[in-house]
Amino acid sequence: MSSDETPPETSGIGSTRVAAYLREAILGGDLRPGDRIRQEEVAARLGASRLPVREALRMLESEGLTEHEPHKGARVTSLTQHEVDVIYRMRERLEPLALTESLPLLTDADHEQLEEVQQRIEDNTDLEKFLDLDREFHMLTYSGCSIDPLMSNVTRLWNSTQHYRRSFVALGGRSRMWVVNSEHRLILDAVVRRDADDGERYLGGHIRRTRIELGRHPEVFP
Amino acid sequence: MSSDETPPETSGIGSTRVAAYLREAILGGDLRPGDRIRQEEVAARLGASRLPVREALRMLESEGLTEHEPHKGARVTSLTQHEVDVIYRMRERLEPLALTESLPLLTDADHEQLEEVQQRIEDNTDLEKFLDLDREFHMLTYSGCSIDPLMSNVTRLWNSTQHYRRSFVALGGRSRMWVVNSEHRLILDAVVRRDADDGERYLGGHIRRTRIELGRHPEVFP
DNA sequence: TGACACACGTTTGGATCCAAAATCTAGGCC
DNA sequence: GGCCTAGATTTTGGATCCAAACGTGTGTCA
Repeated sequence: MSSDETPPETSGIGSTRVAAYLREAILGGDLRPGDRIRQEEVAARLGASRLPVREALRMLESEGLTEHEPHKGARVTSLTQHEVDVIYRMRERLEPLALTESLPLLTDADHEQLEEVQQRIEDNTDLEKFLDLDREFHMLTYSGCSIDPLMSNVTRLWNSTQHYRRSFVALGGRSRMWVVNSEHRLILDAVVRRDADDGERYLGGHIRRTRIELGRHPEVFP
Repeated sequence: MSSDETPPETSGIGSTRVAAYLREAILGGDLRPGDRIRQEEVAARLGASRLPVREALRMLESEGLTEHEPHKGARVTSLTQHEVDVIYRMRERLEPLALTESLPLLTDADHEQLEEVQQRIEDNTDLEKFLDLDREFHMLTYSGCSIDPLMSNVTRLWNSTQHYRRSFVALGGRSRMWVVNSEHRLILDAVVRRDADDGERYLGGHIRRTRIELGRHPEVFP
């Protein structure tokens, strides 16, 4: 008979969907560095089996969001202050390269969209929204760069430091937001002028300053 | 005793072992860029089921050795000439950072080992052996750097370009090997003197020169 | 009372079976 | 004769079941 105890198949839950769910949870701050991720728990919550969860955890690992130890399970990536410092130094060197690769290929439409995102950043007051918009701004400036190894590297660096960036912005307050906006405006101007040298200069300075300010707040680290 | 016939399950065939096998095959040149990797084929060859193979492929993906497309399977990472060029530019920026992090922590024993490896490079005549020794030399200079996100990035960059490096060395011949050795000697000297500035200078130049020479050989790319 | 050892529960790793998607092949139609 | 379509085969994705490893808690012995 109908024997439909279990619905057809929901068209496959998909490890991609599980990965998206966990990625959102980690980047959104629901899962914090060092938190253990139990396969069965996630599987039950999403109504899937453990197998796509395992696949998803591997994907997240390659995105720098989780760490995996044999027979001990997966945890959200946790970093020391020194590690975050080095990651910012990596960003200082890599992202200007991505910008230089991207610059010549950005269209006028991209420039307009960048202008609009930056305006939204300046009008914004919400912390979580700032993290999203800031990421969107920078990624947009790199969107002309089609070199996958470079872009996935950059994404990894952003991913693994997202939590510390949130903590930092949360306590740093909006007092020095004008500095961020000035830097963004200078980067944006260099982008519109397609001036790679200036772009690298201001972008590098932007990341470097953030690294140094972050270094003054050891309290956000374990 | 001597009950080590073999069978004691070896504690499971292990996705780690499968990954090691495939890694060796790719870095050794048995699998070439663009080659498709069929799960069942590998599973059969190693006497395991397909599941650890799937896990292994995810690991390799996070190491930059394979690419994965849903429902289409895994392939050995294949790069265009421009992508390899950018990866070398990434190396020019990242590896000097790794060297600077590593330098202060290297011991006298490390210095002796470096000297010995470099001597083996100069005595060596075999192509495949050179690839291994060259990698060993550079990785040794970075071995004091314990920052995982940085070191796994560097490893990824080496992994994904290994095949093109082999092709390049194969046709470039040993005519300009003296340049490599001079650069290595200068890097080694800077390491022993613990001079990070000079180390970054010569290492950056070493990678840059290789990138430019590689750019003169479009025939190694598809 | 403290420390070591053993056993149990929990969690991850692996094997087999089944479903869905993609590729390949063959046949028909234009 | 070439191209498009439809079915068959191949290959990947997912679910369930079973085995192995880690962590913990308790019990016993010095």
